[in-house]
Amino acid sequence: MSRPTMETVAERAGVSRALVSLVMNNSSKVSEAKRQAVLHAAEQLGYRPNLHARNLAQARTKTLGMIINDIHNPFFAEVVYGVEAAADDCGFDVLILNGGRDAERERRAVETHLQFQVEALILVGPKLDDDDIARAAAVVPTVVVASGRNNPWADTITTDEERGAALAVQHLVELGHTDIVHIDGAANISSRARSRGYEKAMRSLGLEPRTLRGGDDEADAEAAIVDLAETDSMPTAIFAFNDLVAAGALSTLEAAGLRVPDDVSVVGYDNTFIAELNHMSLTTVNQPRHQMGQLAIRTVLERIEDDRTEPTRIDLAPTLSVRRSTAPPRKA
Amino acid sequence: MSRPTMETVAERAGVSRALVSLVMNNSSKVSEAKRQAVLHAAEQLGYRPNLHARNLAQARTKTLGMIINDIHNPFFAEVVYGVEAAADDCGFDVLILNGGRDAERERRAVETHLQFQVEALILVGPKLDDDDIARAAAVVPTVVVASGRNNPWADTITTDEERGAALAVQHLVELGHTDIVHIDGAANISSRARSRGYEKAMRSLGLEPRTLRGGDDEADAEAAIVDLAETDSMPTAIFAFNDLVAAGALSTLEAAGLRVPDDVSVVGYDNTFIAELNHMSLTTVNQPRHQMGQLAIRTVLERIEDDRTEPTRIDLAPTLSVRRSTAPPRKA
DNA sequence: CGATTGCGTTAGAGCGCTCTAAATCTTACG
DNA sequence: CGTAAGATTTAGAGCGCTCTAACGCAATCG
Repeated sequence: MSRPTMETVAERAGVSRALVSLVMNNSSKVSEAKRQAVLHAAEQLGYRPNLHARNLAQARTKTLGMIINDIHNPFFAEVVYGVEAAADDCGFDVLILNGGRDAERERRAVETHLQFQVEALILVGPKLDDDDIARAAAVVPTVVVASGRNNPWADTITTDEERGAALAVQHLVELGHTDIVHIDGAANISSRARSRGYEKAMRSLGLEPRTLRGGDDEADAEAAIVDLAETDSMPTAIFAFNDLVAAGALSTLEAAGLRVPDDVSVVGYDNTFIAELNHMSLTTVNQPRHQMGQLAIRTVLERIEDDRTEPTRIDLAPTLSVRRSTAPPRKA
Repeated sequence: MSRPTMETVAERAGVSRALVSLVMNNSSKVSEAKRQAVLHAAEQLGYRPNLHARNLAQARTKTLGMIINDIHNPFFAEVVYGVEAAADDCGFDVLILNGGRDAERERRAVETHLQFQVEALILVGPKLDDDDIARAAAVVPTVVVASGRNNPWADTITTDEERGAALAVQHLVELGHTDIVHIDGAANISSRARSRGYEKAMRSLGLEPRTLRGGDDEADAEAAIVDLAETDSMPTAIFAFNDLVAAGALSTLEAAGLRVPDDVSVVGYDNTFIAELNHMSLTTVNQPRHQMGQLAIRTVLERIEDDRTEPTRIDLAPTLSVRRSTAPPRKA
């Protein structure tokens, strides 16, 4: 029942184990006759190389470990696709572990990856703190994607979230809005930068910022909106921490009898596919997720193959996807 | 630079390599003194066991391989959580590979997993054909989750999709609808069962089924709805292949000046989080995804540990999540 | 007090593969 | 025909770990 090994194949093909190894790694210095014999024997036996044995012998694994914040969140999927496309191109396998929005789980995932001797770690939106990341980065090249951190030990791929927020404000102001409220992301890691960007942009345009506490979830928007309605201080536009909060805003506004975008304009952040849904059609800030994934691979590869040692910081420019949730304010 | 091995730890702690091994597997027959010495040495050196070496020596990996159809699709995320929760409980690692909606990629993913010597394969909504699955199942216990297949070699965890469709029809009929159209999933794997369920349920209630070609995407709904509008044969209710198609229906109906649920009721399938969004609030058929994930683990475990050999078929009951996209038909 | 038991410890083989160095076989040339 | 050069092939060590069998030692017992 036990699986065939190189030894088995070698016997069957009437050659040495070493020759089988050469064939498996398609070395050029094998005669065509033997190569065929080996391939044929392997085929017949259903031989499959044992990666553990290979990795052990080679002392390298050609494997990268990726940990994503939350497999639920469609924002990360696109990053994964970018990573996979780039990794395929250079013959690396990518093992994915799910962080599940939980720092402790992520810590275990890092441990698992390290025990698997991955050659680099790609952390997508990690919950880990700087110490955890530094510890990992001390063992293996580590790149952090889409997380505001500025850890000196790891490489980072981010977008300029302050600028993203500014884009949103600018768009609304160009439409004619002056009364723009921001619902923030509470303790969420990117919240600070986005709020700061919003506030700076408002002030630089001579407008007064108003920031309300939100969260990262649809429900989190509700309280904020209800508050605005009750205090009779409804603005003409709302800039939400992310698309889900924006979606929450949409429903709550509707429930309060307000129309979007006629009465209130709404802008989200992340350009997840819910923003794209026709029924939502949310104007939102877009991050080049696919590209971020590709850059993550390129970055760790520079460490692995060209042994770069100084950290890389890549900060990409966000863009605005304008849809139907924004319009000029109603003339008063 | 190279990482410390057991040998290194053993020297440092003044014991044999074997003893270190015992400590690492926290065997009970090690004196407290030595255990401390070893742990201390390991700590100091930053020792981390090499899984490849261990797997090779043990001839087992305590690792499961999971392949998900598409990491984009939030439907699968919940299954993943179920799998992970159950796997954690019994000390298995789960390696995730992304199929990317592409049979060829999935085939490569299977190969990668097998080379990693995973002890079982969990295929979530696979694109692979029966032969591929049979080939994999011949090598390692394999369970297929959420895919209509009936492969005699693999275990399967499904929900009764005919019944799910019937639930939708029944709900609409109870509300008073008689003119109910189905927009199907075209070539999609589950499409057949859902359509069949719809048609059977309609007929058994004395109603005439009308099925239109759809797809698995928002855009795919549009053509069907436009067609209904143009031929002036708009029904009072629509049962869509999945939530995305339902979302597409929502937008297109709205664009045509029809209100949901006042003019037309809409039912989706899958209960993804977009159905939950307040702004969508889609009545939809729910599959117990988390439970499906857990059962997948239980099933393969029976093969691994209790070496069961006859295939298991688990077919769960779907339920209906009623929200605000359905209502009694307008009185004519 | 010698034999027995049992606990804690260790030597050493072996898991399946790669890789270096050396062996073998061809071919070609003086 | 001998031999050097080149092309193939192979022996064998070693990757880091586990596991079996055996060992040393102290406590126990008749």
